[in-house]
Amino acid sequence: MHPLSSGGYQPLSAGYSGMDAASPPPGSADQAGSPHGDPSNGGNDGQNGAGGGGQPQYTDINQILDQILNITDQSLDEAQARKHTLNCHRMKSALFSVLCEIKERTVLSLRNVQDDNPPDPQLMRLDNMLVAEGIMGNGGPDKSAAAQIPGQDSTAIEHTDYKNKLAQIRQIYQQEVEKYDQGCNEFTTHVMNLLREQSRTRPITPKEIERMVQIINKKFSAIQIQLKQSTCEAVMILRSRFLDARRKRRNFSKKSSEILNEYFYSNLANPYPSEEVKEELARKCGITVSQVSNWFGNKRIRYKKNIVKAQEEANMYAAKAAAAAANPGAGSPWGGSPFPGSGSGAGGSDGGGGFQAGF
DNA sequence: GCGCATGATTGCCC
DNA sequence: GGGCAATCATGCGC
Repeated sequence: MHPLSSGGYQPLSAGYSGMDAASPPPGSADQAGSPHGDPSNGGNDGQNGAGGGGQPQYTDINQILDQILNITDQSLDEAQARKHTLNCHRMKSALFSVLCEIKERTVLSLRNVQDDNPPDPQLMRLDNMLVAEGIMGNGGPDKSAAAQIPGQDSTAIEHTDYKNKLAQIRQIYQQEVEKYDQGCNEFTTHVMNLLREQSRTRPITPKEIERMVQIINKKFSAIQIQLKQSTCEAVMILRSRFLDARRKRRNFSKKSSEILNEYFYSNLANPYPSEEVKEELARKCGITVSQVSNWFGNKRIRYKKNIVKAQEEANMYAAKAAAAAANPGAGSPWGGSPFPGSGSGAGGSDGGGGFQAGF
């Protein structure tokens, strides 16, 4: 038994009579003898007796609801015909609005009430990364990290290779996004059309259709997150392959090594360049301050470990510094120590510095 | 291919 | 946070 036929919604049918074009008007002479008045037709008796002096006003409602409920039991043609009849029925809009109202009050309306979804932080992170890598957004490959390969000595071949691979990832991502958008739009349109069609016979409001579209979008957004995650992973792998400094270690140029060594041996008593000096050295050598720090760290340890060889090297640089001092303007720049906070000047191989005294 | 040189990383200490 | 020591990973000459 459908809910309305149980008399639970009596106000709906109060005052209505004559359910279809064939039904006789209320109060007509035929009413008492019409099929709608048949006591065997459930729901009429007992429910209607109180109103209108026993007029069978509820029978038509019950009948139309039964028709709706049983419509699926019929053949397609019959169902279509019945649907058309129901659609044209003058009570259709009233019945529709009442059913919508009931539906709104039930749990169906409570689903997905959180309409205003806050932006997903995970999605935001992925978006940020993809934008930074030039995969997403307006930034072309030139704006991507490909232009930020650390180290001045990265070869042009590697650079191009990296850019090409990144461009491939970008292309695949965009193709997939296009497919995703297309699929999402097609599916949404399909569901919307289906719901609009069904709303002719089912209590489906435009608001509900809109809600359904939101649900679909939410489901598709999960797929989009997966796609973005996979793309981010691909970019990370690419970066680790091409940009991992350890993998792509390059010896500093001879000139850079000389600049660093000259400073080191010129300040052997205190081979701890200040931050300013490190910056200056980095600039002169075309490397980063971190690389300068690494270099000095390694140099100090290896100097201590191999003092004999280090002394030879120290002597060589001391001679260089001496020559530079004799011929100003053509030698070691550290003889005059233009660096603020630099050490003792031309320390050379004297070995008397605080650094050497430590071992 | 091997061994050494060398730049980078890691863990620890101060 | 900077420095040290050990270690890793790669470059390079032989």
